[in-house]
Amino acid sequence: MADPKERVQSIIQKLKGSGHKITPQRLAIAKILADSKGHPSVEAIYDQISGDFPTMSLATVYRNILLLKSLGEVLELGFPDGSNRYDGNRPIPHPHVICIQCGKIVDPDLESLEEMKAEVANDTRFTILAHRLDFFGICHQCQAGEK
Amino acid sequence: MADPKERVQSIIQKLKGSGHKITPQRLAIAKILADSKGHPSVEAIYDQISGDFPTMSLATVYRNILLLKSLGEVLELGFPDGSNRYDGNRPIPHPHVICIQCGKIVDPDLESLEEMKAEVANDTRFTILAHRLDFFGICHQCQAGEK
DNA sequence: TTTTCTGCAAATGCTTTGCATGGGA
DNA sequence: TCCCATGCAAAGCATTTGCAGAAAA
Repeated sequence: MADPKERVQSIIQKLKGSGHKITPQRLAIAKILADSKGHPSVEAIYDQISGDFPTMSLATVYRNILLLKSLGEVLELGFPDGSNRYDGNRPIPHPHVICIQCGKIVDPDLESLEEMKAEVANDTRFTILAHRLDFFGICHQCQAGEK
Repeated sequence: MADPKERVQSIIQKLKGSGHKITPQRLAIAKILADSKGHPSVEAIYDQISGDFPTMSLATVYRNILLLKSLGEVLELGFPDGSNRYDGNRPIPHPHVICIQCGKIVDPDLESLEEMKAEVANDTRFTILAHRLDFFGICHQCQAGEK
């Protein structure tokens, strides 16, 4: 996991470099994403910031996530039921393990994905540009007790 | 790829066995899904059937897909932008290769996924129940010409 | 001072749902 | 005949957009 502080700096650089202003709301969003504790949802980000910025709008969260995505500083984990989650700590595609009970999302260590990509490219004659790999299951805590 | 005719039969059996009626609309949807040419979207299914059933409703397509999903006869490939696709030919989770230009979806041959699943389970202490693996890229036709 | 950003509310677009009618078995 | 299924329209929801005022730089 990358150092959250460094990630925030990197994001700020990208923003400035592309002619964007650093507003307090934007910075707050960037900080949460750089940390990406548990891969937050839009709601989670919004709720967390609402304490400091009572007038904060959901639209602002959406707009900034969109911006950071376009700058390649945030990875979107989109789900069809609208429960999207975000990772600004490791913005490059990587596998995720998702607890279908408590919603926790964990990054596993996996090596063999690159060779798999090569195999697929060779097999299908596609030029592979990106990928998405999710495992769904029950985490250890949820198996143990109701918590 | 499974034989579409056998798949239709299998789906019909599941429907009857669970006390559901075989209506013309339902049968038409089942046939298209059993074939799953290019992994159709709801719209694609709807459009294809509209010719034979001018009064066909989108709601009916949605309701039947929901039903077939609950019976385990259809695999849903959900995308956050609402461009969901369906596979009633191979309803068990398997990798997909998606052309981001023309939308084509192909099933590659991949073996190493099972061991990867075991690795993840061991690594994270999750009980893995399902997975989703998509590769995104440009297909051979789209690379060649505009088509 | 200029240009971008924010907040609010209205608009979107896919999917689901309520209800009355219609059609399998 | 008895229910389940369909069609239509309205409702839901996450996300996007238009606009006017606020605030970076």
